[in-house]
Amino acid sequence: MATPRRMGTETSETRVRLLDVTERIMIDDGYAAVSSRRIAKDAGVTPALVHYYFGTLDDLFLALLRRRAEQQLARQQRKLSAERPLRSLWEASKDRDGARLLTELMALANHRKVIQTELAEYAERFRAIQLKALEDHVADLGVDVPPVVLLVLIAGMSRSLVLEASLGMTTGIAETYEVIERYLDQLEAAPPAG
Amino acid sequence: MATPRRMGTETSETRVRLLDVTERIMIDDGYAAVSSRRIAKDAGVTPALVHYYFGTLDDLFLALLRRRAEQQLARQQRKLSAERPLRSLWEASKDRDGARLLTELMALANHRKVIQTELAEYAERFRAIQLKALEDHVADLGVDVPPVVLLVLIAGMSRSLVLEASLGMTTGIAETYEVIERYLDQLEAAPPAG
DNA sequence: GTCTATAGTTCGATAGAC
DNA sequence: GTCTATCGAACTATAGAC
Repeated sequence: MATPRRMGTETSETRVRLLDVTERIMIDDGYAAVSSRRIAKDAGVTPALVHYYFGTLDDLFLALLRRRAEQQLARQQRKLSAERPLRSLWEASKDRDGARLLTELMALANHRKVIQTELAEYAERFRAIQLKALEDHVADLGVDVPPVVLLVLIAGMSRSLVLEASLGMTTGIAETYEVIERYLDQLEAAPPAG
Repeated sequence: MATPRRMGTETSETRVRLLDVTERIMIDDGYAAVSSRRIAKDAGVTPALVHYYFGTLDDLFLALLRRRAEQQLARQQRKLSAERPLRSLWEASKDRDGARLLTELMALANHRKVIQTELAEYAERFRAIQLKALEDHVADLGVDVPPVVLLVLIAGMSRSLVLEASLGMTTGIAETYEVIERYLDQLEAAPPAG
């Protein structure tokens, strides 16, 4: 029986830094640019330390996914209970870096089963939480589609538009934003007129 | 002045095969799994041949993108002039392999400028063609949103739903498909009742 | 058109010193 | 907790033979 590999603690500052650096690499240069050497270089440590904290690169990707997801879950919980959950749901996906990171994770998930499973699981948790918030809220909005459909539509279009804009597309994007946001304002209380 | 590198012709059977193999690798294992060695191995040739035909890997990715895009443009031209352009637009993104390939290309585009430029250009060409087909058609459908918005919505949701399903998500997907398809049937002639 | 051979990089992961 | 050193493997790209 081999001696179990040593590994750093969850709360280590260095560990946090390695995750931060990895996120930045993925956003800037894609998941394929992630390597223990590159991470080490950007973080100012040695490659061996990456393996000390995470074992394999897959474990590192998993840790990154979990941290990000938990952050977002917490943030979402707060915002969804506000007075305009549809709108906050809509805004949630607007962050460009977040959208790129998600794209990279989805591309990763396409061929790394552990990532796919974990990512799908978190996505479903998000959806369940959002659905609950909407169900409590949407009944009296007079919408003709089920809350879950409204949810899938808003989340899907939000992501889609950010990706198209991030790719450099322009046709129809501003117009679609306007139509959707007008619709949301109509459903939920419009902001106070200036 | 150096002797220009030799390069294979566009119509070579081997070239076509190399592109086919590369597509398959990207779909199955992601763009990061694409290497001249892997391609050569899967195609039953030597790595040097990949460089003979494409020069660099970026050129290979570009060639792949162009071939795929031109194929889809031709196919789309045919289908969009049919009697139910909205529906055919909706169906166009349903192919799972196509969606995965597009995801990989978008992830690639996030950090390879040549890919991004070319991909965005093709995406805009697609949109322009689709828009023209819709404008000729949608006027008498009695829709309350501009054709271009309808286009962005349908294309976006089609892609989004395929990706979510491909990831393994389930909540709300079937319901959303139903709502959208019902809506499309209502806009365009519903299929003949059985 | 296809190959062999090779130069030069970069990578994952580990053992073990400090 | 962090490092040095290292093995073994994979990679891009090219030169040049056939």
